[in-house]
Amino acid sequence: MTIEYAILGLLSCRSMTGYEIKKTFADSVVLYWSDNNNQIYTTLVSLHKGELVTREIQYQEDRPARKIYSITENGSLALKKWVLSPPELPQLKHTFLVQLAWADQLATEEMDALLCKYEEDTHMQLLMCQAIGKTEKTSLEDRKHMSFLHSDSARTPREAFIWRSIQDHWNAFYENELTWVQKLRTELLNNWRNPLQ
Amino acid sequence: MTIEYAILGLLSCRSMTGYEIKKTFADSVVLYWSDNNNQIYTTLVSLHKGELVTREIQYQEDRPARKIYSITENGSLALKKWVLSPPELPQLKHTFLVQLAWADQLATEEMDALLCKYEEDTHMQLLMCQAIGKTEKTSLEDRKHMSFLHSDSARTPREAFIWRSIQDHWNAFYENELTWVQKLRTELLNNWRNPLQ
DNA sequence: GTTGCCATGTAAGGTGTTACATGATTTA
DNA sequence: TAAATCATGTAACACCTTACATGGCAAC
Repeated sequence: MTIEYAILGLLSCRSMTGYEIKKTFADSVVLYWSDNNNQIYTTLVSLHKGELVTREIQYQEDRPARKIYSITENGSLALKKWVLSPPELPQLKHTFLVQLAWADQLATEEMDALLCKYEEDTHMQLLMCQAIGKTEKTSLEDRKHMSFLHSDSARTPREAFIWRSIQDHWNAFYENELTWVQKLRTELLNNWRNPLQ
Repeated sequence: MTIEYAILGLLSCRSMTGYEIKKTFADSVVLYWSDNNNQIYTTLVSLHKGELVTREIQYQEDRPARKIYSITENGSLALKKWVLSPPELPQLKHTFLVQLAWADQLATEEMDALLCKYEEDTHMQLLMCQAIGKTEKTSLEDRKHMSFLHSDSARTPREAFIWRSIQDHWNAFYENELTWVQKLRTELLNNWRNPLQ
């Protein structure tokens, strides 16, 4: 369970409610899990049971109570232990490549239409990624949620450096996708423009 | 369910037993699912129920019977329909990046040890990937299983081109990881060699 | 007046992994 | 003697996603 540690990490920066954590995940390209990830609520309950976090309930008028979670000493230790555990290789689930693998039954024009759509989507994603990286020195108000893992809000210069590197990684990943698909498209159209050759 | 279509795709090349499909997945970097993926047996049953594949049972002495699956016309149509469906963006589950995000509590030397391990693992993966790409013109006997999605065994020159592109993509992906981690290591050691600066 | 924000959660389903079970034959 | 290969499968678990439910307030 990785999301467990992602949450612990966020809480190691500051205390947050479940809703805030959810927002942070949803807004973050880096820590992205799912648009509507309610798994975090159950995870918070189990973290609380395991005494890795404490919770303070803040009652409000006309709104549901906010439950503010904070990391405990046990939680910090568990996080540190996990951070030191041997790294896993990244898992890339690239459905589109599998689709492409069986695409020879299509006309070159049909294939290119798919590739074109993929290029657009990837380009959008890259722009979003770059936009987040460039938000330095903008009004702090504008980025309440995405302040996390943004190098401006890092606690030490070394942490800022790490977070920038992670940001770079995601940029490089999408740039890589983009150049790959662009090269593929030009080669495909150059060599197989007429269907069935 | 993607594995459904990955299986249909394999069967569109030639009839295979569950065991052969499993082997192909395990040996393939491109279609990799899991070392011990028994999900395929249940998937084959459901494909059979849906009449997308037929099965022929071949009894043997001293061994369990082989069940040879073949794609049906319905299966081919379903595959083609899926191939034409709008592409999904790749999903990268990069646990190590999350780990790194909270690694500022470590000494620079500890961080570098993690990065070094990651670099080695990535390098190994890249070498494996490149080895598969370079097996052209080797004896066909040596690569019974991995013959799939290898450009030599493609059915048309355009398919060979597609499969080569997919191979290129995976090479580029791991190369990208490698250069990223190498750059990160040198910068880290240059700027933060002494713990806590 | 409908969308979006705040704020929590439950329940069901989808998908993938791991462990286990069987059992003969070949290879190191 | 231990392991790997052939060949199938079940069961349990882990993890993630989707849909649903609540309900008032603010903004467009």
